[in-house]
Amino acid sequence: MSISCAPRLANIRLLPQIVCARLRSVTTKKRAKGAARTVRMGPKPVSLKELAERLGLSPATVSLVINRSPVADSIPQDTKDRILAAVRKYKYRPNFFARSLRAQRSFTIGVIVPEVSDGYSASVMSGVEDHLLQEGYFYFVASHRHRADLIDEYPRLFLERSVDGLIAVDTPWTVSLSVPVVTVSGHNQVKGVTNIVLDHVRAAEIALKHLFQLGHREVAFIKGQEFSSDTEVRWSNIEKAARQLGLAISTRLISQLQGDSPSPELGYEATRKLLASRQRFTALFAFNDISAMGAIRALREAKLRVPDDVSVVGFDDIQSAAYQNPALTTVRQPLREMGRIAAETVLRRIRRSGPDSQGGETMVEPKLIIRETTGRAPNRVRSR
Amino acid sequence: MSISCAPRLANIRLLPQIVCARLRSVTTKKRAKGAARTVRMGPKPVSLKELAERLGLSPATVSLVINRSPVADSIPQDTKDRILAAVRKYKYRPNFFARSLRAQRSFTIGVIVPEVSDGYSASVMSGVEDHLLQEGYFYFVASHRHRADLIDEYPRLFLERSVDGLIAVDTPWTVSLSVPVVTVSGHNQVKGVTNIVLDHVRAAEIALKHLFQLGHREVAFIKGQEFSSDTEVRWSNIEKAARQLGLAISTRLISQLQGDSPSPELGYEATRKLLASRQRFTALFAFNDISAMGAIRALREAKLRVPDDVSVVGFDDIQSAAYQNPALTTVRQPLREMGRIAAETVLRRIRRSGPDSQGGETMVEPKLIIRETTGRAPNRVRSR
DNA sequence: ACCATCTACTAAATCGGGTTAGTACAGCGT
DNA sequence: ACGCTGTACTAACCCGATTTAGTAGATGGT
Repeated sequence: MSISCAPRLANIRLLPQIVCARLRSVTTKKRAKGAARTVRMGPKPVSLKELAERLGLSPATVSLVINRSPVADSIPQDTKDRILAAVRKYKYRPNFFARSLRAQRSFTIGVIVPEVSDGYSASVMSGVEDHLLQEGYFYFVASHRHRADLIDEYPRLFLERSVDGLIAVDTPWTVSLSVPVVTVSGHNQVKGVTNIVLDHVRAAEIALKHLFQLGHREVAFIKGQEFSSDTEVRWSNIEKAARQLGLAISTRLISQLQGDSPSPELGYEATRKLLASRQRFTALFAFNDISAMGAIRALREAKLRVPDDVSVVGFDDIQSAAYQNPALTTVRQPLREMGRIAAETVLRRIRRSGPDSQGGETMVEPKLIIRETTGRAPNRVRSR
Repeated sequence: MSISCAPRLANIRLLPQIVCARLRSVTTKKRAKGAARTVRMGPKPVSLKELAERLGLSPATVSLVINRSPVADSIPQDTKDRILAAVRKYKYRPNFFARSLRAQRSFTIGVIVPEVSDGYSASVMSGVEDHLLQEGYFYFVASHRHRADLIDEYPRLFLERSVDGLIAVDTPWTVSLSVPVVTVSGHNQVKGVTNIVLDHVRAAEIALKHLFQLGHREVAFIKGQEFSSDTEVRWSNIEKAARQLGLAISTRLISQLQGDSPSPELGYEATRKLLASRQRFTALFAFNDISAMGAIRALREAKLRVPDDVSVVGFDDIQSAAYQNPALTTVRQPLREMGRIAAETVLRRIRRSGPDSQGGETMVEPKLIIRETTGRAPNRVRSR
């Protein structure tokens, strides 16, 4: 039991002859348009016992050889070859549950996100998936939609399924579990939890500096909802960066997203409030890209041109940010990379699993993506 | 073995006292900002054997009672209560692998999509997840990114993990498997595969009719890539609908998406080609919303206003379609609903698993969402 | 001739739960 | 006193793979 299972699985994964099992009788027709290649599944997955029987050996021997156990060193190459040949011939694939049951490992990670169909989560998942599948892991996904009960229950359900680790994306995380947990944009210090976070100091800095250098002195802000794990850090760093630049923040120019919809509607509403305050502003720093889109719509309706009258900066750089008209200037979080790092981190922690569960934090750098929604501040003369 | 496992799992899922297992020692502090609730995991999941031992009963008895087996009818209520009480007390949860190993069921579905982070797939997944989790199933996701080898391999990997069924989203599907397969927007007739598809006849009809009624007679088209499972049906139905309306389609006004990027870039390029043909058109029907976005950008660059000079209709109604400026008129596919139907269908087929593997097709209705990118055709006088 | 050492395997236990075919005993009728 | 019917359980096997502790038999050294 001292040898971890991973290398073995890896071995098997790397042996193409073992990997490509199960498909039988591949009748490739000329592949007429829309006509199916007829591929049928063999009705019988061979078990280790059956395989051994056909070979006139015991299951133990076969298992030892297949898994390249050091105990099998004494077995002559001849026999090994016979076994390997049979494996290929009968397309033997070890039963996953039996194996997991024995090894107490599932090679599965649980991923919990606010909502799969949200661009932010989806981008992170994309990175997570990249790395996990490559390493022979699969993952479960569950969307909690900000329901506290689900945020509680899903990790439990995951554990019940014996996931080897857990990744929580943009989800407030407060519990220590018996398996490694990695959060993406989680900001709580919890034992056994590693947080992958953006360098928010820098993020606030580059965004505000950009606006400042364009001459903006009256900047409005949209804060995130209370439940978003990023709201607090982003805001406190904006305040800090503003102070350093000598940029005054008017309390009347601070709005906040209300509600749980993943649509720009919220940003639209928040911006309407800003406009209703009748206090002039020449730039708007939104909580994220989605709300920035809503903001732009509200501004347009108020007959304000973007960026001529008001510059808008988003946050995240989700895919559709670039597709906007005008294309959105935004602070890019390398979401996909963060997902990848999260995946790497869980796997690393799973592998050298031990009491090294200190948790910790990994920081990634933001990047200002200047597109078309920011421009020079308009002349002070013009009034609204 | 005659009784399926599902009701039992359902039972367990419905018993809150059993569901909320594993979390121990919940020390809820006043929940100071950012301070973690200290929740620790119990180090010891109790096994059936241990539980039985504590009760002075055999594992068999306990198992029978917990699973409400008819064999347990003869066991006095008294004993049953004792067992159930112990289950709660020790927070017993059956080991998932052991159970799956025995039952040959995993309560897991494999979902294969072109790319998780793509809005189309994500919306479908959202619906899939809704239903699956509700029914006590989990799902694996894998993105093939249009690589033929992965489209081949992932289903295999899924089967290796003993998924009970498989959902393929916007993925050409040609094989029969030993488990139920449901596709979303798959158009091949394959034995054992159920396709959930949009009523494409109607979709083409409502879109073209809309344009026709607005006075458009010169309509350009962007076809999808070869690899997309929808390209063919959409196009053939457009041709049909055009014929019925008496709308001539100029071959010079047909462009096609090239390449595999999930960005509007492709639509942009396709539209540039359209423009380069120098043939006038007053409306453009894009293959999907993403390409419509790129198209709008290209049109703008060519100094054409949308919708004043050229109307644009997208397809899918992905989330960001509504957020565009101007908001995109598009043919809505009820993607989330399609996902949900797909999930319902796999589960139904899993449950009455038998040789009813006829496959078949379920159709859902499209809906024209008229927003801001379509308007009356400009006067013929104006020339370009 | 005898023990030590290798070689080439295998029996049996284990992971944790589900299931079938019984068993042991009580009570009842005759 | 004998069988019969229930009641209240349990032994033992099963799922499929992994792993430990061995066991036969051959070879070698002295």
